[in-house]
Amino acid sequence: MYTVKEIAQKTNLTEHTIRYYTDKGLVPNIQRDKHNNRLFDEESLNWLIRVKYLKDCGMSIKDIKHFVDLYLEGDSSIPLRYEIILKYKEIAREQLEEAIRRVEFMEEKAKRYHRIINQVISDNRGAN
Amino acid sequence: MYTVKEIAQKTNLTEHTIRYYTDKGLVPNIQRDKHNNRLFDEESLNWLIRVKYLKDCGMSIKDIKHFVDLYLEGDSSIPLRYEIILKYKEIAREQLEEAIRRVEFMEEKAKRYHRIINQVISDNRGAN
DNA sequence: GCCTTGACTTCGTGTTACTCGAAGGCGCTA
DNA sequence: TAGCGCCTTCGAGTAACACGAAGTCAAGGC
Repeated sequence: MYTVKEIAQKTNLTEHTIRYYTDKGLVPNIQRDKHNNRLFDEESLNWLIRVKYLKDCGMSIKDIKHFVDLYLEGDSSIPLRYEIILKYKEIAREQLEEAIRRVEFMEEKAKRYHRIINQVISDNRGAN
Repeated sequence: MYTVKEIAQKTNLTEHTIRYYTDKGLVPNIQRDKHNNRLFDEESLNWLIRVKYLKDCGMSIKDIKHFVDLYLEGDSSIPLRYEIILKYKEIAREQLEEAIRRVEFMEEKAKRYHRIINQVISDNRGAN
């Protein structure tokens, strides 16, 4: 069983965010110890990781909560959950392409600046 | 010269967001017509695209504004701009890897649900 | 036995980056 | 000249945290 702090390190989320997510009901069946401290088992940790993936695809907290509720309804909600995942799979793909373009843009920019800086240095060398 | 609406279509930003960005000074030398309507030339459009790339790397509006101000200072700020771009190039790379993991996760999930749904259908077929 | 430390708790306000809608100006057309 | 469409500004609302205050509890040191 892990504490909030340990989970923060494992998931790269802040402690604040983890408390926020658990309070919003995004991690089902979260346990508490006798001092009311949140305790995470492997399953809770996995849920948090899933929540992070969904959130990073742009799913709102509300919609993630809805997805979790569907899960808690049991297997009968699988077709609906499948539809949702298909939709976000497409979004994830688009994000991937955007991410590639972003890296290309940054590398292009970096190269350009690098060239200019080197040009200035070699000009100065010529002047000496 | 383009209007806000045309630019919104070209950049996939909302008109609200474009007005917000221009008001924050993220697009230098933005023109206005005689009715005070914003007018974008190719250069302004390119700036908006650059702003979008920087923002999507997680740069805050404030820091983008700072970057634009550095640009307006002229070539002397290029070394500093180079440093900034190098930093965000790394961030863009990390985002790319995250995006790949996200797509993998979604495809994994989708496959899993798909299998379960098909299993149920073939079970039902067997029962008939 | 008390006190400090440290990790947790709740609660409530602050921040960022939009997002929305109201209210109004301008020019074109019927 | 009335209405429509497209723009404007401005101010309030929202989502998702981010942060700090104030309090609880158990362990360890003196």
